[in-house]
Amino acid sequence: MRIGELSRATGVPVPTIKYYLREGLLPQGELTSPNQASYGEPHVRRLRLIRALVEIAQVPVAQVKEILESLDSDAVPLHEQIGRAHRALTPRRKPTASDEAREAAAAQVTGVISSRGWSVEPEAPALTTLIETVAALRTLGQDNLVTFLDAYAEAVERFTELEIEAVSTNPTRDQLAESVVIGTILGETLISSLRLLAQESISANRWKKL
Amino acid sequence: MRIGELSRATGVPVPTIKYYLREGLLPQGELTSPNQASYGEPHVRRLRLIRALVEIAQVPVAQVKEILESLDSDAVPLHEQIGRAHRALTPRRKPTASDEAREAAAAQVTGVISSRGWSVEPEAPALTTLIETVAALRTLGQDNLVTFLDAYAEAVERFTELEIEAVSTNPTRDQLAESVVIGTILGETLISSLRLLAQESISANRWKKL
DNA sequence: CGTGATGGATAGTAGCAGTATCCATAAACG
DNA sequence: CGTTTATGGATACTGCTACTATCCATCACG
Repeated sequence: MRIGELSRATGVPVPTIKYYLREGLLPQGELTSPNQASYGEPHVRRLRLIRALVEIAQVPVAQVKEILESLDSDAVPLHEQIGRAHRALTPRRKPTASDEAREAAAAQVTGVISSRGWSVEPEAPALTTLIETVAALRTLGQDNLVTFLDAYAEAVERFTELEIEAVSTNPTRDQLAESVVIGTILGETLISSLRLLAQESISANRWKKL
Repeated sequence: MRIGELSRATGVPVPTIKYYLREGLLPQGELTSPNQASYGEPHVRRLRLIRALVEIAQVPVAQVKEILESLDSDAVPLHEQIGRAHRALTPRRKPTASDEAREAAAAQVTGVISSRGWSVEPEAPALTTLIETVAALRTLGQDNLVTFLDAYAEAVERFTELEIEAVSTNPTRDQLAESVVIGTILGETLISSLRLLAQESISANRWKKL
């Protein structure tokens, strides 16, 4: 398969494929002559994965690269794979909230975490995001939303278990790793859109005349 | 309050405030002389809201503008406010999946929606995202994740009800509208980070040695 | 052999979210 | 009152990201 066919098979423009090759997202094809390479089925699958992460989940290209690298080296423990997927989903945040607000939010968040019995390392990127978010909601006068944090956590735990269940059906470690990463990232988009749909239909009934 | 104090009160640099003023995100201050304006408490709150949407929820500035405009005009029905918030959360997507894949995904998705008894208009931005995502998961060989779609929908519905509940405690229509918009958008970040934390702790126990 | 694709390198682009600079005026301080 | 500092408003510039476009010296194919 040459680059043009790869392009036709996936719908990705040739220059874009070249760009991914340059950036190391897509492994080089096998050179049959100094300036002629051939690509195979793995390239097609890899390219589809890249596009799904970039287009559907809006993951930055640089992060996609990191994720793919860790998927390729089976030396990386599963736990670290998940960590990278998480980092891909949680952009670096410079603290927005005031110190007191963050202090208070952190207290509530750690309270919820321990009451749910979760074990979370204090470095987890999602932790700072959650704290910042709670602090922001408070600052914006949306305390009523925050009071339900515990209930949210419970509901969220429920479908997270479902996901882990679904992903665990994979036989090999490599497939498991890939599933975990894809599930973590595309699952985010999946749940987010389900939420919006649920919201639309519940709110439609509730506030028809407002 | 002059612009410097506004900046100190919110931690937002003066040039950035000027930028938001230019872009119409932040209403002009009251001019006390041809080149001197004064800002008030509403500006502080508005600025905090802008920053929360931009920094925490990563909403593009242009969308924030749209949302704020619809919040300001009480002529916009609540339902349309929600629509705008949803559009802020679902970037324009050009179709990625093949026609057959999308067809199949659409069938499953509408199945889930009707089995849950949701009423969703076919134009809903989240609907196309969901369909694309399901199609992508299938194409990537992650059917096991997709088979749980119904169960996900149920779990998601549960906490969406919680959110609607929380938001409904607002007395006035204006406050309700603001809460709905903030809740929709920051709630996304909130749930997303809760999910990642749950994932981390559940998966840590499950795959310790992989 | 001529036409068109290819690999590889380098340069250019569009959009986004600010930053930086200027300037004429106003405010605050000594 | 004079000097330093801040302000409103306009315009220009920057850094980053994700591509696109162009070139050119080969290949491949009919």
